[in-house]
Amino acid sequence: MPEPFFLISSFQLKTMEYNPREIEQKWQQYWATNKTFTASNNSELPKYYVLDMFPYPSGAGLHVGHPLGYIASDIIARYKRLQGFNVLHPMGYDSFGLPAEQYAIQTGQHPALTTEQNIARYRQQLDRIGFSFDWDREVRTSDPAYYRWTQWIFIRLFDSWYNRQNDKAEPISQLVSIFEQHGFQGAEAQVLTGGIERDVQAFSADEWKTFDEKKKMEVLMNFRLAYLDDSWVNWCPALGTVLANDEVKDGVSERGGHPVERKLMKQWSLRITAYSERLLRDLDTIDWSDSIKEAQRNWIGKSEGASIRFDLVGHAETIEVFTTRPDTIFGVSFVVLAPEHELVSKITTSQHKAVVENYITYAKNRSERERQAEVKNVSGAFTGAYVKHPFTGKLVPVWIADYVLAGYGTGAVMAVPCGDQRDFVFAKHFDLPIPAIMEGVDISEKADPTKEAKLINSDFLNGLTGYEAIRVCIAKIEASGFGKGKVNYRLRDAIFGRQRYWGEPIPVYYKDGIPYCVEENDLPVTLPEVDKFLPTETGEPPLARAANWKHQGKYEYETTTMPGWAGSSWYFLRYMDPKNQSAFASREAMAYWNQVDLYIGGAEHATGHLLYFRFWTKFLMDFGFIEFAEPAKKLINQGMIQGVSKIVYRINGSNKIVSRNLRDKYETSPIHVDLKLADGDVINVEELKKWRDDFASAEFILEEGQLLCTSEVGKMSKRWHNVVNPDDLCDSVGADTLRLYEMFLGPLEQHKPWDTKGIEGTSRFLKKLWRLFHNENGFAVSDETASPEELKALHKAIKKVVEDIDRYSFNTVVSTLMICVNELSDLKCNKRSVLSELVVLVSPYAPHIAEELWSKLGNRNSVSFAKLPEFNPAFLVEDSITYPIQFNGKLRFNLDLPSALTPAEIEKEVLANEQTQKYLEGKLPKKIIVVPKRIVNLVV
RNA sequence: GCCCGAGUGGUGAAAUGGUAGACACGAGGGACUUAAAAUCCCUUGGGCAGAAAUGUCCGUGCCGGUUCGAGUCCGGCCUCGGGUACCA
Repeated sequence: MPEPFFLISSFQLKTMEYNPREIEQKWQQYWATNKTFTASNNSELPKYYVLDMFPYPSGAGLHVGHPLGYIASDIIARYKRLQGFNVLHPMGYDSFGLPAEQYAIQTGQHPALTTEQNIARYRQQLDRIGFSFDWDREVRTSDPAYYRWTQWIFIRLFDSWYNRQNDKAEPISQLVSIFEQHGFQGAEAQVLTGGIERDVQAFSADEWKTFDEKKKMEVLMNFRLAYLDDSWVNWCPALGTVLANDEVKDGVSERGGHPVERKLMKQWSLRITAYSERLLRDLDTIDWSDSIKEAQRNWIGKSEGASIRFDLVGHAETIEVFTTRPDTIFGVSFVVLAPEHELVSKITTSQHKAVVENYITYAKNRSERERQAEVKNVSGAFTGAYVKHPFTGKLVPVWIADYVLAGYGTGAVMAVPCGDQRDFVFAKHFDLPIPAIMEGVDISEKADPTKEAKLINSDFLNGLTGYEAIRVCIAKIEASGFGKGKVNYRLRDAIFGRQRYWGEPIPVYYKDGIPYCVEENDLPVTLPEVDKFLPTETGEPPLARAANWKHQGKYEYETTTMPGWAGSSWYFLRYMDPKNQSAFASREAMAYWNQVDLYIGGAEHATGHLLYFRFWTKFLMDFGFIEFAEPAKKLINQGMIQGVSKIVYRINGSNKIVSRNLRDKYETSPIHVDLKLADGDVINVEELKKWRDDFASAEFILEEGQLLCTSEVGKMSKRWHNVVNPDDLCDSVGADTLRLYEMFLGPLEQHKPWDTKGIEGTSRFLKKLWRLFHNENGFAVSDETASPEELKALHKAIKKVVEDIDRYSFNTVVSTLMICVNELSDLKCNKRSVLSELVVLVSPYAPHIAEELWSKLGNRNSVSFAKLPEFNPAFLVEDSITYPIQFNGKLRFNLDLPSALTPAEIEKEVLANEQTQKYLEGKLPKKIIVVPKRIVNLVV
């Protein structure tokens, strides 16, 4: 029996229609099977390395905001391939971290298992968007084959010190041989520990030789780049772990928002402070956004000044202060120590002991958050002790106050109330003197921190401005021997230990209480099995639960694990040679791939990951493993895609939902409802009833027959019911459409709310593109010669697409392609020569449809390695140009003129024009500006 | 407080000192269709005049400046984001 006619006809219709689902599946399979995007480490081609910040695989999966940066980087990767580069474009997972562990604590499921599941889901979602990642190079930070090398780098850090003479890290063995030959000079050879200059006691070479191993190890610990020391840490009781400074926001933990307190704990730290100056200086060599660079500069916080010693009256010790204003030294009226300062207990007189101890207890028990919130409250206590002013010899009282921080400078300041507002407020509050040392400056109400005024009452500095006096004073201080010029950094050493399970074990064991690193051959130290992922009853980290977990069966392992940022500090190198068993990556691979050319990721990592990432790179360079000081030449921070949430209002104490504009008449509470229930501001009431059980029986108070909601722009999250899933969009409109739309939304760096409605535009664009190649009978392109109009439309697009991609203006490229397709459609162009080039031009953005059309055009190879069309200006040459004619900068009319005219001829033509005469109203123009090929402006 | 970034139609936005609002979404009108979907065409910053073609004025957060010409450059504010904050 013959098929009914309409069935056949509708089938035929189908084959000429653009069917993204079929096409996308086909080409994703093709790329996987043919390993199209495998990058070679042995290539004659120039290299290009484009990297995304790899994701933490969370249980929630991807929403449309996550792939934004990946799409942009994929476009660049594909574009660079078209330009003939050997492109490294890898992806992996930052798979250690807190959420998996919190989930494990709640459910008992091993974090390795949930992480595995989450990764599988991420991979599925990523694959559907058609990225050209080289998956053979995937890395996972939680994979022992990976973290073996993270541990290896830790050992290198442990085995290193920072040689200030050579300004680089060197093996600790070198320091040992210095000690063996010259001993250590002490005071003048200070070492950095946690941002505080601390003296290690001097010893001679002979003394060094008499030290036993324990003593030697203790001394060396002061110099190692990975070291164990008592440090003030951000302790988060709720999470049961310490946090790095960048993991604390507003006195609470960044993850979870739990309170954080200061606590002195023995901790592994990394001496990033040794690199402060280089981290600051090298910012000038990289093309990162100003805001990120500025954030890093502030975080490093360089300040120049002097450290000055004040002799204590009746004690052998001195108080060392750091100041950026040595010029104001004659304005000192008291000295303030941090409550934690080590001299406090020693110098406090018996008379003041009770008050001081009280104050210390008070200060200690204030949480970071309270302390920050109560900045305005002045508090402190007098110790009863005095120091001598180094120049005048006058007695200066010593106070303690928590406005002085233990962790910055020396934990002590010289207070100059006339020049520093904090000192001023303190002096007023405790009725301390406010000496005037600046000529003609009113200090009755507030301090004057500027350096313009001439100094008075300042002995040898009298008559100088602050600017001049700083240099003079430092010279005098140095000559007198009670201080020296000094640079201070706000940057602190990075606390490296976490009291958590799901992280890299720190490869350290303890013998006689002394920490030793595990031998390289014994790496990796893998995570042991534990019965629970909780701290022990005695408060030790989860790893302390592991039964019989001992090095060589004898020695206790370190039980803290590395922080989340450990694995991500060097992953860009592992991608270069991910399977290497004998090194973290081969020197050849690292020499070839070199720096990341383009790095794309979120701006929230400004002072965390991006700083550690630079730090480790410099460290590895110091040891000659790599030849570059910066990991990424260019960084782009993609903006956040915000979610739009929809809110309805329920009348309190009832089950009545009231429309937006009527809600003022009642007491209402807002309820976030699923984004899908709203069409603009109109809620689909029937769907709403089905969405939540209690709404089924709700009463609805409508306006003009509709229930209106309000909208809010914020984070996209399950909690607000506004998550848009890329999978759904791949199903409905296809990955190519999604890719185009994400780019079309606006500049990559900008934050923008997601609105799925606009996606129709890019979907129509692809259908239109498809139709250029097809007629009602199917695929139909012509081999005729292209017309000048067609070539012009194409080459206009080639020019702008290339220009715009080169300046990372991804959104305007989409517009350009749309314009080109619109123009070619109007011209009914189906010429092979034009369409072939158009397909290549479109392919970085919409790779699946491009592959399909490319193969239909008869090509055997993937469009991924086609040649980028070359712009030919000849096709854009015009016989005539439409000049806008302005009078005093205001546009009056347009005039077509031959493009060959000289400016003088243009001027003549314009003046001869009758419309010109009309607007001149008989007057003569004062001046005529002719910008060839652009504009004419007559000044009347 | 300090440091960065941003303010343009109903919406997302474009315009690298040279025609402000390209390209889209939405909206309105029309064509095709029995109808719908899809597709195509027209209108769409505001005011004023006009039946219309059209003309004209205003308009890029506000106030000034530089320039023949400013959304764009400079100075001073305002608002909104982001970062940071007793850092001596």
